[in-house]
Amino acid sequence: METYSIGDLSRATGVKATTIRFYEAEGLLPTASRTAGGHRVYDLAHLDRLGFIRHARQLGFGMEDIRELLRLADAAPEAPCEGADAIARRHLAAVRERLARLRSLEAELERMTYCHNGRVAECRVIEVLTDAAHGHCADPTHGGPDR
Amino acid sequence: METYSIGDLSRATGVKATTIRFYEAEGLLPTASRTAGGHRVYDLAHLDRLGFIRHARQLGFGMEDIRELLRLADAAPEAPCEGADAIARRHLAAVRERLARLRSLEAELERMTYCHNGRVAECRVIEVLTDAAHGHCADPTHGGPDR
DNA sequence: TATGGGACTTCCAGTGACTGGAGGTTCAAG
DNA sequence: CTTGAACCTCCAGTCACTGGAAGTCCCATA
Repeated sequence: METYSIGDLSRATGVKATTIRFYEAEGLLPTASRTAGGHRVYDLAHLDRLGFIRHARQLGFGMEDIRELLRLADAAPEAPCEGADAIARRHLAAVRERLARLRSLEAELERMTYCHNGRVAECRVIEVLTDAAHGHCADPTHGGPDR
Repeated sequence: METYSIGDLSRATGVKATTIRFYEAEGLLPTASRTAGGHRVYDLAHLDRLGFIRHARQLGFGMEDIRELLRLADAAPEAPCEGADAIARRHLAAVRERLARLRSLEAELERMTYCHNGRVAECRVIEVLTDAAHGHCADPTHGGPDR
């Protein structure tokens, strides 16, 4: 059976070796077997699972969600998959919320960057920020937790 | 002159007392004077500055950017404000990048949540994630650093 | 078989922007 | 004067890694 070092796995998936070790410590990847000297040894199953994790992360799922998705993926194929669906829907809703906030941020930032080569006295950027102290901000949409 | 406790400031701005202390420790807010017993005492200038910081945070500026914006806001009114403009433009560009990534995430999440009440064997969510291990993901847009 | 150097190991601290808790002190109303 | 809410400091935890230090292993070449 073909085996891989942590470096092979890293090059194959684009996930750094430190991050792979981190995933193992967090229980997302099963513990690898070791050489006599203590180096980690992986196989195809690890490669697939790491790909799964990487893609889920790219889609913005948190580690708790990924843990759950992995549990579901490992479950019997006839098991119902409402769980996975629910996680994805919940995440989609969160993404849409962030989109809405970001769009409103974009609009306000566009408005404030009309200041060109002015002086601080007439700077829109400083002005908008300063006036906020007195509650002149029209759009409260971007008030939630960001990023 | 009217003075405020940290609680007054917190209620007035919606910023938690712990966060206000944190801003002081980070140098965003000037150190408050104290009562004989050691409680912080604020004035209007603090209130304004905290409003400035809060709004900048809501707009997604990082603390380093805010430090710079505060420096600029405190500068002589005749000083040029290219700096503030540059920060805002840079941030706008970052926001637009995040928007693009989020839109592509939204699209892929939409595609994968078509799975309703199926079984794991035919679950789109699990499937999409699993296949990613073999590189079948069409859209690489959401590969960058997210959130 | 020896050696050199790149890949690997563990452990720990740092990131950003807070948040929460423990354990103790101060303030202001009654 | 008493009570209890608000305040104080210090420290650890959050999330998903990342980087460094100090040491060990593996393997290709000589």
